[in-house]
This record gives sequence, structure tokens and C-alpha cells, in this order.
Amino acid sequence: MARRIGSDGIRTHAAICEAAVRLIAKVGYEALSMRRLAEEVGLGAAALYRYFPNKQAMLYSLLREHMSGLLEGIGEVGTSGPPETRLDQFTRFHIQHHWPRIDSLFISYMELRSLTPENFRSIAEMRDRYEHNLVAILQDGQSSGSFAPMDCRVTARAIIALLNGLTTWYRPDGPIRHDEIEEIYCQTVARVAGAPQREERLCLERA
Amino acid sequence: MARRIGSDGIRTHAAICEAAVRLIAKVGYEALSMRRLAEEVGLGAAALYRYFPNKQAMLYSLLREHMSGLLEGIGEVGTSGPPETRLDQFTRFHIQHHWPRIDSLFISYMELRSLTPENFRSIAEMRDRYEHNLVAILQDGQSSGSFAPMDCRVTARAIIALLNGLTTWYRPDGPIRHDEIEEIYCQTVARVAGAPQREERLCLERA
DNA sequence: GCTTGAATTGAACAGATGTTCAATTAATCT
DNA sequence: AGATTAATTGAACATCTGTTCAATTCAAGC
Repeated sequence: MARRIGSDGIRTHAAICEAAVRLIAKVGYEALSMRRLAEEVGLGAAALYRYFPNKQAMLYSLLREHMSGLLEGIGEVGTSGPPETRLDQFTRFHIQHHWPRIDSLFISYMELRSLTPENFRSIAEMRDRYEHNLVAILQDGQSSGSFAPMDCRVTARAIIALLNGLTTWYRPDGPIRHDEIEEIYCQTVARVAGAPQREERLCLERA
Repeated sequence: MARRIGSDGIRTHAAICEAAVRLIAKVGYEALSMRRLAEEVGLGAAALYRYFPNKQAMLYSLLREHMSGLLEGIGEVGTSGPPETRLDQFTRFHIQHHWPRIDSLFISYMELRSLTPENFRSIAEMRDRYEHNLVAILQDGQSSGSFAPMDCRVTARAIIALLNGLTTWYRPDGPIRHDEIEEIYCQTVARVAGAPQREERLCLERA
């Protein structure tokens, strides 16, 4: 009924976040009680309130951490070179960055509606900032003629949905390897953008 | 504190379902209390239990109705003709069928995890049955050479995710018209399947 | 007009929920 | 060694949760 030996705030904080992401992905934010979360970490429920002022702040913190890691990770990825290459780099970054964070990605677009309006706006703004990288690639490719004509905003959203859809069916113990899925999705995204494929490109060059 | 004038079981049932779909889409199944739902319909909470044995059964019923309507609607759509046409028909059916049911579509893939395991299996089986229509089109188009080589199961899932992604950003009062979105998505889906576009097709025919 | 069944209610129940707080122990600092 | 701070607890609070049930009013069938 007090501090326990070897206890460490930083380690506990990390353990809470890991368990929270995992459990929210599994049962949902609303369905996850603070007692259940605390039990998973081996704590009493009251201990959680040393790390987050309340449940909503916890969710917000998790999503915010996820989004800032994403924005930090994308950095200068896909900002130079021909549009086809930049699109490929964006797609590979998106997939590779999220493999070890698949639960976090899942809740980041599944639990947006569980945020208070102001928290929602904050996260949505970060999401839009990230997605704008993709929009820019599509626009450049379109005006340079590398990609087919399209509505770049709508297409960007379609691509993101396509990529994130992975989280709804992918199971780590499934039959398909990571790199196989990555190849499939890279090719699919290139097709969505209307980037000519191998044979087509050869054929078009001849014309 | 009893039956009210003009009350009608069938009408009440419909009103409950309509409100339930709308509110679950808005706040989520777990976050929606039976009292809140009843209030929306202008009833006491106890009245709901004349229409559903419990909350879980209500969710299951909503999703089951949605899926059976979907399976009934697809019928023979996209079962004859060349693969490009069948794919186009599937895409248009999917979008047009869901326009007036967009909340229902939203909760049908957002609240799957709120179902008990056996209810989940039942709904997932219907979903797989529906999605198999798309897989079949992709397989036929692939073996006839109309579509590019691909993993048909993965690509089908990607297409469904892409289409359903609409529910996460579409707002009825937005600037884009229904038929515009429909055209964009039809073209996008065709590209995902690797169906040659206008110019490309002309070019390839010459070769 | 009487009876039967459909529709709805308020009150109650047992349990779960997020959250607070004084008390308690362990680690750290002086 | 003593004082301070960090980490955690159990118990308590008020409120909300899904659900049940006897009681009540309305509509339909005879």
C-alpha cells in the first residue's frame, strides 16, 4: 500500500503507454476502464493519475505522441527527385514506420471521435500536415505529366485509407511477409496515381 | 407512465434503429448509453427492451441488417460481361448503395470489435461473402489478361479499404458532388486493378 | 363493451465507472 | 542519519451503466 521496491516513474510511464495502446486497439477507448488498464500494468487504478490527469488526457497524449513521431519520421522523405520516386519513398516510409506501431496507427484513426473537440482539432491538424506531403507529391507529379490527371486531395485520402486499411486485416502471424505486402502496396499506390507501369512505360516511350 | 396514444411497434422499432445507427456512428457503441438512445427517440430506457433483448443484440441486429441488405443488393451485379465492366459495376454499386447508408457502413466496420466473438464471426462471414464478389472479378480479369498481375485477395481488401475510407472524411455538406466522387473512385479502382486507361489502352493496342 | 394483447413507464438493482485523497513506503538528497 | 520527494495504495464518492419488473394505458378483436 505504498511505493514498491525498484519502482521508477519513467519505466512505469512507458509500461502504461504500451499497455494502453495495446488494449485500446483491442477493445476500444470507451470499453477500456482505468482499473483494467492498471491491472494490466500491475498497479492500482489510482497510480495512473500520477501520469495522466484523466483518461481523456491519456488518449490525447497517446495520439499526440504517435503523430509527432510520424511527422518527425517523415522529415525530408519524398521531397526531392522525380515524382515516381518520391511517391515510392512516401509509401515505403509510411508502411515501414508503422510496422512496429500498428496498434498505435490503428487507434490513431479509430479513436479520433473519442477525443474532445479541441483535442480532435489538434490531432487532425497534425494528420493534415502529414497528409499534405502526399498531396504535394501528387500535385507535382500531375503538373509534370508523370501522373495521370486527378483530384489530388481526394486521391491522397484514398491512398491513406488504402494503406491504413492494412491495420484492419493484417495479423502478425499471417501467411504474407512484411516485404511482400510492402511491394504490393507500393505498386498499388503507384497505379492509383496513374504512374505508368513497366510495360506501359516502355510502350508509351515508343510512341 | 404507460402506452401512449398513436404508438406503433413497427414505427418505434424503425425510429430506434435510425437513431441507434446515427448515434453509434457519432459517439461509438460503447459510449452510447441505452438511456441516451431512448431519450433521442422520446422513450424511457425500459421500452428499448421490448425491441431488443439487450444492447449487444441491438448492435448485432443493426450490422446484420446492413450486411444482408448489402448482399441482397449486390445480387447479380458484376457477374457478366468483360472484367473492366464488371469492376466498374461493382464499384458503382458499392458507392451508390452506401450513399443513403453511410452511417451504417461506418459502424459496420468500425464497431466489429464491439461484437461478441460469435456475433463477430457471423458478420465477418457475410462481409467475406460480399468481398468475394470483388475477388472473383479481379481473378477473372487477371487470368484473361485484362488486369495486371496482382495478389487478388490483398488487392480486394485494399480496394474495399479505399472505398470505405470515404466514410471517414465525407461530409454531406462538403463541396464535392456525389457523382463526381463516384467517377473519381471508379477510375481509381480501375487503376488499382491495373486496367489500362484510355491513352494507355490505345497505345498498347498499337503494339 | 369487454377482453386480450401490445406499448410504455418509473422505480429499483447490483455492479462498474472515472476520480480524489490521506496514508504509506521507498528512493534520493543533504 | 534525517529530511524531502517520488511512487503507490485502499477506501471512498458520486454518478452512470445495462437490465428487470410490476403497474398502467392504449388499441384491436369479438
